Amino acid sequence: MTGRENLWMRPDRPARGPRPAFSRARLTEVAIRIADAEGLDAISMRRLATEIGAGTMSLYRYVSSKDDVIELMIDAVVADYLPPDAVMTGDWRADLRGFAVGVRQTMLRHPWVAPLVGTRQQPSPNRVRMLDAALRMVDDLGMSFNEMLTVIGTVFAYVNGFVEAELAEAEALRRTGLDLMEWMTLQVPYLQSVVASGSYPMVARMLTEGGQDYVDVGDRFDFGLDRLLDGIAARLPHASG
Amino acid sequence: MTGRENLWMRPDRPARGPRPAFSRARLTEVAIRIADAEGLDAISMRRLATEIGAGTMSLYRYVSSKDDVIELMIDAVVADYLPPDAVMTGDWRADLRGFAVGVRQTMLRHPWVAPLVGTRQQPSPNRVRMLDAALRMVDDLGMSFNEMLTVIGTVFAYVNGFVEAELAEAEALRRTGLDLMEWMTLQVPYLQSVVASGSYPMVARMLTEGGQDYVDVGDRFDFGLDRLLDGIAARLPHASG
DNA sequence: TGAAACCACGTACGACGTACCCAGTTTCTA
DNA sequence: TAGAAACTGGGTACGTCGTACGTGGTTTCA
Repeated sequence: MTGRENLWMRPDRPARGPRPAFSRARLTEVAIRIADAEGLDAISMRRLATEIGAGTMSLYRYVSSKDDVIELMIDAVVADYLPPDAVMTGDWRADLRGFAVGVRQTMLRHPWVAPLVGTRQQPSPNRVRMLDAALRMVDDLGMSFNEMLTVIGTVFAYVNGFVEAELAEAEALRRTGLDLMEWMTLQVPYLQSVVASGSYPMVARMLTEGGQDYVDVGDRFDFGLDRLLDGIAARLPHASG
Repeated sequence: MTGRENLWMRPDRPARGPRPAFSRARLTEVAIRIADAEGLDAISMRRLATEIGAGTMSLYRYVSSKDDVIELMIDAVVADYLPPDAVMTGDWRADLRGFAVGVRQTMLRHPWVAPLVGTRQQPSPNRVRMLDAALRMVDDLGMSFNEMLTVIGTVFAYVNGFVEAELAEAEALRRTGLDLMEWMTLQVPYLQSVVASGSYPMVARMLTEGGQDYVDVGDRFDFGLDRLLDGIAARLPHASG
C-alpha cells in the first residue's frame, strides 16, 4: 500500500510473493471489536498489530494509513444499516422508515460510527449499496432525481444528528473515564448556579419538571422521523402510498 | 487548574498572586482563529502557546486539559447561533426557522464546530442560553414541557446532521491535503467500476443526471427544515401562529 | 515580615502515526 | 533450472502529541 490508489480498487490476492499472513477483513473485524468495547481512540496501529499478532508496520501492507482502517470500519458497519432480511414493501414511507430505524439501531450498536459517517462522505461499497437501496425506495413517486436525493439526504441528516446527540452523554462518560455519578456531581453545581441566576426560566423548568412525564428516547426518535415523513408526504407530486 | 472542578465555575481573577499574563478569552480567540483557518487538528497546546507568546505549560494555568480548550471554543461559537439583533416575533415557526438558519450559518463559518457540538452535550453558558431561547419559542403552544424538548431536539438534530454532511466533502479535502481535482481523480475510477457492475442503477443515474437540475445546498437545507416544521405544525394541540 | 497563594515555564515521559530499510519467500521468465 | 521480479513480515527511528512534575519568581494577606 504505497499511498495514492483508491482503497477499494485493490486485487484480493497479489500475483507474486508469499501469501499474506492475515487479511483486511481480519484487520477490520479486530478494529471494530476494539472500538465497540473501548471507543475509537483505543484504536492505534500498535494495538491493532499486537491484537492480530503481527508487527506494527506489517499493517501497512494491507492499508496505506490509519485513515484507511477507519474507512474499512465504517464500510463494514454500514453493511447492516439494512439487515439482510429487510424487505422492500413498495410502500415508500414504510420502507424509508424501516431504513431509518435500522440505521439508528446499527449506530447504537457501534457508538463510534455516527460521528464518523456524518463527516465522511467518501464512496465505499456498502455506502453505495445503501444509497442505491434508499433511492429505490422513493423512485416512481413523481419526483425529479435531485428531489429524490434531497429527500434521502434529509432523512439521513435527521437520523445522524439524532443518534449523535443520543450517544453524546455516554461518550462524555467514556471520554472522561468518569461514571455517571461523578459526572453528575461535576455538572449539577453549575446548573444550579445557572438556575439561581434567574435568567433562564425554561432551563430551570427543565431541571424541575424535566423528569416528570419522561419520554423514551426511541419515542423521541420516532416522533421526529414521523413528523419529517409527514411533511415530505404532504409535498409529494401525487399521493402514492 | 488542577483537574476536577467544573470549567465554568472559576473566579475571573484570583485573590492572590501576580496578575495572569493572558486570559481564557484570549486563549479561546486564538484557538478559534487557528481552527477556522487550518482545521481542528492544527490545534495543539504547543502551537497555541507559541501563538499566544507563552510557554506550553503555562496554558495549564488557565485550562485543565486540551479538552477544556475545546469546550471553550464550542461555547464561544455557540454564542452567535442567534445573532445579537435577532428578534423573537412571537410566531413560533418563523422564530424556530430563523434559529435553525442562524445555527447553520454559524456552523459554516466555523467548519469544525458541527461535529463537536453534535457529540458533546455538556452544559455551558451559551449552550444554556441558546436552549432557553429555543424553548421559549415553542412555549404556550399547548405542549407539555417534554414535548417542547422533543421538538427542539428534533430540529437541532436535523440541522446538525445536515450541516455535518454539507461540510463533509470540504473536510475530506482538508484532511487529505488534496485539492478537488486530485480527489476526484481518486474517486472517479472506483465509481465508474461501481456503475459498470450494473448492480446499482440509481447510483448510476446519480452520476449521469445528478448534475442536471442542480439544487442549491441552501435550498436543500430549507426543504428539509420546512418539511420538518410542516410535520410539527400539523401535530400542534391548537393552531397558534 | 513571613507565609501563603498564585504565576511562568523548562524538562521529561510515554504514546502516537509512519518513513525507511532489509531479509526472507514465492512465482514468473529465460 | 537459475535468477530476476514482486511480493512478504517487521525492526528501527523520527517527529509530534498531551501533560505530570518541579523550580523559582511575584503578589497579597495575616
